[in-house]
Amino acid sequence: MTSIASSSRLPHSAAGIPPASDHAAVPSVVRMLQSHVSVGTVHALVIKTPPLRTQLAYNAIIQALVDTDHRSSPLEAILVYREMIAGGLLPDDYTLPYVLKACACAIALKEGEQIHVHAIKTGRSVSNVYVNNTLMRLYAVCGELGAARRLFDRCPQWRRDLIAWTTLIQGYVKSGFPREGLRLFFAMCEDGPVADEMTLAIVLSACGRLGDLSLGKRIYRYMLDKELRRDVFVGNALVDMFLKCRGLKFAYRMFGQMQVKNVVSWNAMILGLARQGKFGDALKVFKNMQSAGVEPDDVTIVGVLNSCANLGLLESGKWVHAYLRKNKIWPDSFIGNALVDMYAKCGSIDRALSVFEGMTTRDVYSYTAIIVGLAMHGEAARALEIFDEMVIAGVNPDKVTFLGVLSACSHAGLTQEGLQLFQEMSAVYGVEPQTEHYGCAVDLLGRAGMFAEAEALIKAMPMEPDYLVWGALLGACRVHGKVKLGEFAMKNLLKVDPDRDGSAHVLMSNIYSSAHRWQDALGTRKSMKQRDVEKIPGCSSIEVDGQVHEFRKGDKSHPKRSEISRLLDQFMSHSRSH
DNA sequence: CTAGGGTTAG
Repeated sequence: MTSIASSSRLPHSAAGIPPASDHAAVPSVVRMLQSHVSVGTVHALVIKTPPLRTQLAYNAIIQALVDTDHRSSPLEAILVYREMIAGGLLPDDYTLPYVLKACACAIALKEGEQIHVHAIKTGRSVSNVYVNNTLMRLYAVCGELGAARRLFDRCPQWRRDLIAWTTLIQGYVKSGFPREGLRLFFAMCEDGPVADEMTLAIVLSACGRLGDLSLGKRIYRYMLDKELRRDVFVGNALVDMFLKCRGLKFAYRMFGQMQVKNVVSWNAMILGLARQGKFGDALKVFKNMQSAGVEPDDVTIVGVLNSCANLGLLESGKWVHAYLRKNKIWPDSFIGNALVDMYAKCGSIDRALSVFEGMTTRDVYSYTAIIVGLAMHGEAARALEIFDEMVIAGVNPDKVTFLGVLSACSHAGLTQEGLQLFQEMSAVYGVEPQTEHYGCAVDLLGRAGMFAEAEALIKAMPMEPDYLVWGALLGACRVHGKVKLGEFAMKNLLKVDPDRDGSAHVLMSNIYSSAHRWQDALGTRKSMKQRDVEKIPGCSSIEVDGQVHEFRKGDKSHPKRSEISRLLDQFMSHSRSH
């Protein structure tokens, strides 16, 4: 961030004196900006033509720098504002909202605070609702909700308009306090302005974030009641909300009822279905989207790749990759990470690596995707190598990264490396271990036969051990045939998570069998049968010519199962003989 | 001439 502290002071000489404006010059500046002349050119012209250097001309330039949708350059707008101040001109009622919006876009809190001071000095911070509301937005997007709240509370009630309410509500919702945003919304319904479609869209997204279906329905009824228009934003918000609240039926209905759909509408469906694990349905929606002639954007691509990854659809994933190449979309950030994940999950770790290596910018998600991928493919050494590269590159690992390296270590039997990483994760990287990480550590210790250490670690956990931790211990007992400790682990597992007794009982009966305690093994199996515990059957799938073939343990439905089974037997005996 | 809207991962 460029420092602008040097020019934070308002020119004393100009204070209180209205800026001189050249009324003839202003329209020409505005006209140039409206035509094809670039903002930079106009700005340069204004700088070297003193008669054009007016406050109104600066307003036009700053506005143009903030407004130009996708090519907006908020930092430049801030610099031009500074230049204006340095040149002895004072901001007016219009300058401040423009430049504050720029600060909000750039998340430039320090600069915004200085402009807040300008607003106070020129007496516009409370008297002008535009200034007050843009200040609120600035503080809200910078995470300073307390400051935004103070501006709201200090604003006289008759001046607290719908935009002030909406800005603050949105601030809470987007900062991760949807409950507080909704509380404010209901307060507004009590004694505030009437909500409009924009407020509604924000409030619906709050319901989605909470995953509260009944609350979402309540807002939906509010919408019908107040006869708010179901524009494309509201429609998209409704679809997204119902999907996040697991109201699939409602989401489909809302989507179907939408007169106008845009790419966001389709994305909301694709990503929402994928989030619910309905990957096949997500891809169906994507096919419909293509039939409807709507161009996918990068959000669509991420949703589609994610669905391919989870279905193991390598061929479809490759098709998406080819599509990206054809459209010259370079796989960076979101898309690149999704590609890496897709290739890794579809078993093509080589392609995952080559996409990863081709990326020019890599964030924590990129590194984690490839590390987890390598861990899944049993390439622990390579995973640890990339972990080191990540640290050298200055990218801080997070909890998922550690889950990747720890599981890589435990599968490869790298006990010391794993335990050291477990130690370092909070001490060096400031990532507090969660129960999953303790589960990995217990797994590492248990596999190495260090049961006393494993038990001590569980006792020392700052939180309640969950099924993952007890499951790890139970699994280690299975490997080492520790009956007593296994019984202890299972008892605790059933206590913290009675629903997961299926796999626990299977493990336990295996422990009994390996200790030749057939009666106990049989007893465990019997009690499973009695309580109707179901084993989740093993499952795998493969894609051939775009068709997915699923195989479940004990499943006899595949038309070519006998041929497949015979081939598999041949493979197995062949590989055993080597 | 000014302020507030929906979808993004491991």
